[in-house]
Amino acid sequence: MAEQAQYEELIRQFSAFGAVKREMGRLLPSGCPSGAAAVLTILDRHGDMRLSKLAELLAVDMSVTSRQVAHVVDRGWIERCPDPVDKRSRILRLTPAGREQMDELTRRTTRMLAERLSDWRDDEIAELTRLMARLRASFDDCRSTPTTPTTPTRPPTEPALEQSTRRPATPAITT
Amino acid sequence: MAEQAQYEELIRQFSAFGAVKREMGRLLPSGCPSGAAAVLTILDRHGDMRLSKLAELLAVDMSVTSRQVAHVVDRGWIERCPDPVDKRSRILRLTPAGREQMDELTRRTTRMLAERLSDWRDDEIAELTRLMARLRASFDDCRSTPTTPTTPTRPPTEPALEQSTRRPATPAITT
DNA sequence: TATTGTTATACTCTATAACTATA
DNA sequence: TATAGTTATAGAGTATAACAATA
Repeated sequence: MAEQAQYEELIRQFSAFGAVKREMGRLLPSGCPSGAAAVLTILDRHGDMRLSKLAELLAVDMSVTSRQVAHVVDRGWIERCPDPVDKRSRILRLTPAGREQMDELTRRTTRMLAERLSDWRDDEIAELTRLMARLRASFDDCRSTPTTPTTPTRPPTEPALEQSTRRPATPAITT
Repeated sequence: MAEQAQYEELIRQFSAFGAVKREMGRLLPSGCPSGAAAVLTILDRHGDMRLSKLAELLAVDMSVTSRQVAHVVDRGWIERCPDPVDKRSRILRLTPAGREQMDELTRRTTRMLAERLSDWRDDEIAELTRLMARLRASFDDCRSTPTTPTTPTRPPTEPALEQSTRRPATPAITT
């Protein structure tokens, strides 16, 4: 159990992180705002899924996700396929153009990080990554939201926890 | 120098942090949106300053800060005092009511953190805090972006910018 | 009746540009 | 002329509520 002052200091860092987030947001390609980037990253990371699942992973209301998805569909980066088991919903899937866009996002963001964190050691970066993942998980666990199964067609390198009832700890890009 | 994959994973965690931020945002008192909270937090942390300095610390455009400050002034949480050495600018200062609001913010956020991070060890929280502070510093250092040719590159320990602003005790950028 | 998703409305955050007052 | 700040405008993120179609 930590001290009050320790929490206060951590909160200040949370607030300060907003500046980092804004810096990252400034290098997004035009036509691909942060919401679109987040959608692409989650689909790339976790595979095809329905809108409700995507909203859950983003931790935003479904109405928000609905409009963001519509935007990304307009750009041709994802497509909405019929859900064979539930005619109310559709399955969201990255298109080849969406993967290209995703690759461009990755190029830009990793280049910026490589520049900004050039004096960080590998293990420091790994530790920050680990702790932020755990942070997200700690916040995630307190939300109780039942979910329907999805079809993670492309579980990436990390040992993703790709079942349905609990949320994985790693979604999207920048913001 | 880190691997590409390591940067990619870190970026995913940055994005995932958006969910944490949104969760925290949901417990803000009504009438105190995140922008106002950020203004209060910085003034509480770094002491009185002028608008341009505040905008710099927030890493947003001065026009943004101007409106957020106006909002906070309307609520009576900060006041704008005349700057004795430059009639164009005013010095921003927390009012007693502002400190109370800041205390309420601290109460709410620390309570949430204590709840969510109940199974974290002290040293883990401290390490996350330290790494996030360093992250912010790493981004701060190279803020001479191509879009702002007029911006003088910030010297490591900011000098002559504060002669009119009654410099606070705390260094500007947390380290 | 409950759930999935969409749309309408409102509010906030953010940047750019035009403007003023002062330096 | 240059700088500090304000205001207008526009675009994006977000939540709530009302709604449609399906379960």
